[in-house]
Amino acid sequence: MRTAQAKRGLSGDVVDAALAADEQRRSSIAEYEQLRAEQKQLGKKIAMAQGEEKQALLERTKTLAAEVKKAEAAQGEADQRYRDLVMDIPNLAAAEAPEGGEDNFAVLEEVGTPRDFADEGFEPKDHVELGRILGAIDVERGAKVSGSRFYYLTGAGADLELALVNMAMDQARGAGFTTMIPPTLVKPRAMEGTGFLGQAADDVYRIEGQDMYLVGTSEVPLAAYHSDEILDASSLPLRYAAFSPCFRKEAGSHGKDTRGIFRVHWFDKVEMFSYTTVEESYDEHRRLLGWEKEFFDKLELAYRVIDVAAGDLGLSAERKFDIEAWFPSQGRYREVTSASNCTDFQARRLDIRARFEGGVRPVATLNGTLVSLARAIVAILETHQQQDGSVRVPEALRPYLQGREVLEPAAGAGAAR
RNA sequence: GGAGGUGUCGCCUAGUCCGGUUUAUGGCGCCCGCCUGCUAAGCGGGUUGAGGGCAAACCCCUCUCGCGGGUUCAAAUCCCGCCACCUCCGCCA
Repeated sequence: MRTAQAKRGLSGDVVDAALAADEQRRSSIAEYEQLRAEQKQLGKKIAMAQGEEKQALLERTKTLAAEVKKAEAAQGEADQRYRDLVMDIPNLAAAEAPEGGEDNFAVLEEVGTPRDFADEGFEPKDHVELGRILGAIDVERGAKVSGSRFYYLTGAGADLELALVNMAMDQARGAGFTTMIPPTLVKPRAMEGTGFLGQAADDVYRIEGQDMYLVGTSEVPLAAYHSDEILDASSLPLRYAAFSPCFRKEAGSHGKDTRGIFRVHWFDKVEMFSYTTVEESYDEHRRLLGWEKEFFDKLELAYRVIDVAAGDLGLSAERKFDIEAWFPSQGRYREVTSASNCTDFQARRLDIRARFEGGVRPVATLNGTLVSLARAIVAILETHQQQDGSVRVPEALRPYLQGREVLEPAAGAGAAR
């Protein structure tokens, strides 16, 4: 266990401390339970006793009550100490995950070829420019109303998002997912249980004076959906596909990706979420990746799949596959989806179990982006643009865009400033 | 936001005023058995859940009456705080 944790840069001391705390917690619970049993038995005798005998028993049990109270407090403290320590321990990285940090990912495959604009004899525009020409994205007014990293999707832009959402939901529904629209304001338990209040807390919006959080992904309400429940094992896997807004402070990314809507404080997303067994989770992880690839294939985008390195997994994932699409304006692959296998990490924190033949055990949870709207829109506009600034609509998307084959420049576009 | 009401075992429900004899009552459902050409009905028994101890079975312990505190030798029951739901009012999309 310690070496596996070392792989993702965690010191063994943390684990040792938690183990010691667990030991202490167990012994204080045992002590409390023993005292409590004694107290209960005395209580029964008192109920039936009379006169002098009763008085004698009452004398004895008074001191016992004080001991019980003390043991109860000690047990509560030991339990809290253990919980505090354990909540900071990340999931074990998968043995297969590449070693190292952010740059040490392994490329699993490349699909499609990045479009070569030099061959076609024109310089590609970036999505900000295209968004202006099409009347699809208004970042100026987004900044005016809400600040930097906010935007309006207008006309073709709004239509494009709704089309992508509907296409994603149709695909998910067809694959057997239950469609969902979850709450995006949640209590601390949901946030902590999914692992977003640890190192990631800086990136989370908290509601002032309310003890509530805006979620950065619907993974949070989807994981917490079955919290404190015991599921029927025969109902697994449970698959949900949710459409929701996502809110991120982007606290650590000042100056990065400041142009356009590539990195924003708010975007919408369709997220897949699975509950299954730990044993099945590895195959399910591949299936989630498969559904993501299917979606981006339909959008006719060039992308690659990476196996994220152990040091870059975050708190809850044991392994993570990202899809990175090619962005012509940046000349490189950038993340558009992420599929994580959290094994039983979140399930233990949120107390999500299932009843199996051998007993009740935590389940495994997995999440994967089907489509993150802002980035998908950027990739589509930039990849399928034509010299005049119009954008070809991928065939699979046309039925969701009123049959449009091309998004045409809007009359008077660009004047809106 | 204001007023009132409710929250007990899978579901329904008794118990709460007046704390202990409640291992939380009864019904439905479910499970096992009997009876029976078959089914139903009838009869008998079982059935809150979770955690822990044990190699395992039996068994034992703790926790569990919305949640958290308090009072008490002892809390479903008394006190305080909170949450959810229902009804009405206010406000609002």
